[in-house]
Amino acid sequence: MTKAETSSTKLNEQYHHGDLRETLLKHAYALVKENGTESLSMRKLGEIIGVSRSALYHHFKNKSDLLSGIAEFGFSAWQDICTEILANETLNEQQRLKEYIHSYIVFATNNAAIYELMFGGTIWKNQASSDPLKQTAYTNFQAHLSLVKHWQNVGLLQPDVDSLRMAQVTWGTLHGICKLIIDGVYVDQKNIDHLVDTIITIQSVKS
Amino acid sequence: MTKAETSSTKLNEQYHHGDLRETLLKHAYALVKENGTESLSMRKLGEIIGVSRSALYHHFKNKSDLLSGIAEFGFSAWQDICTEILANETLNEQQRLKEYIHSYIVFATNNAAIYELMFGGTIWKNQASSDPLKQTAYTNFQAHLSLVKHWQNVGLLQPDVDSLRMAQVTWGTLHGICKLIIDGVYVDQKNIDHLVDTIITIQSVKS
DNA sequence: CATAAATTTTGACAGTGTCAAGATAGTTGT
DNA sequence: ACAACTATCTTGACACTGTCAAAATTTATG
Repeated sequence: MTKAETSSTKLNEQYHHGDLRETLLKHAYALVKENGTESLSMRKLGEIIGVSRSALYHHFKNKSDLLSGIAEFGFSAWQDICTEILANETLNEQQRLKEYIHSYIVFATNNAAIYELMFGGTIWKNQASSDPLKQTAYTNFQAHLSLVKHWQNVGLLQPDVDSLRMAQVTWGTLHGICKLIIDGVYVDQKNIDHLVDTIITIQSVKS
Repeated sequence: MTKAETSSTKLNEQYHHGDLRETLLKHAYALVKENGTESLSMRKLGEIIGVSRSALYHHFKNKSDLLSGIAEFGFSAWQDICTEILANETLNEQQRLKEYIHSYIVFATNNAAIYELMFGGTIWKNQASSDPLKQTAYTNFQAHLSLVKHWQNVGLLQPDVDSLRMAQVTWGTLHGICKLIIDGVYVDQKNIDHLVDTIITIQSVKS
């Protein structure tokens, strides 16, 4: 993001912007990441880019639609991290499990506002964000489910538990801890390493 | 301060309402519970009760302050459920653990908007809601921690895990699953019973 | 080149939270 | 009982917000 963004910060004097949709998404993503979803307003976003307030509505049905776009960005960012972990041949299965959990929490807490968008009611309750986002998210969950099955097979996670339920509970654990950290409830970000160890101790097969 | 109150909860035509603060809280709580936090507006709330928009600001510093009040209501409601479970002598420890988990999820999903207020960033990030609410919440967490310790002692939960971390992870699990259900992500409310069993299977001591 | 389509702008509407200044009621001191 | 004071409530106003309709402008298409 330290690129020649200064050029896009400048107002574009042309009537037709060219790739307004992409520009909007990029700026909106950055703004949300830095200042939170609350601080994002359609009007201000248009102003920053140098375009009228209601020009946005030709590229996004409404604000919720824009937020969905941001969330999709977030999903693909997480997916990239995920595939990198899985492709890392220097890790054994135990290390990979630990890395997975650790990376999830770090990603969520370092991109708090984006993460809130990805899994918050703002988008999921609104059926406006129906098809593409939910599809992406579902694929994401399927990947998690596959991993759970795999770790059950290799003996890291308890095999005598229905994989779907186990996937829901393990995801829920990660999700809950992340939300508690993000919202500042009970849990401090400093203890991530301890928390990762505790999660693994609790959920792993005892030997 | 305690005036002769009109017995009717109907709109009071007097200039001085009498117990406006309490009335506001009650109505606000009901409105949030039924229609969600989003739908609550200071102006509309005043209108419903039959009082001017800015009369509210003599009883609540701002909207966030009002929401904090609602959240506190929620905490005490949960605490009531909690003490009832603990006082129930007909349950053995295993049943009590199961009942605790089950009640938590049911409470959260049946009072989704209130629950979101209790543990959402809306209140916790805003230092405006500093003292009384966070105190209540902290007491709540201490109670959970005590329970965890107890169940570790009686052999239901793994004793070889630091109690504080275990409390954070178990609470995180409950919190995360509730949030996923509430926001409609991956998890369906119909499977609560299965989920409770799965949670217990995963987190309990294997025999 | 004319006509259609895509894109952007201005104007407007109905909301929102919040505050300052004034109005009204209840309380207290003498 | 009367004045002074305080708590409470109302009206007016400000600066925001999301969103739409109608008009203006540029690009694409026949």
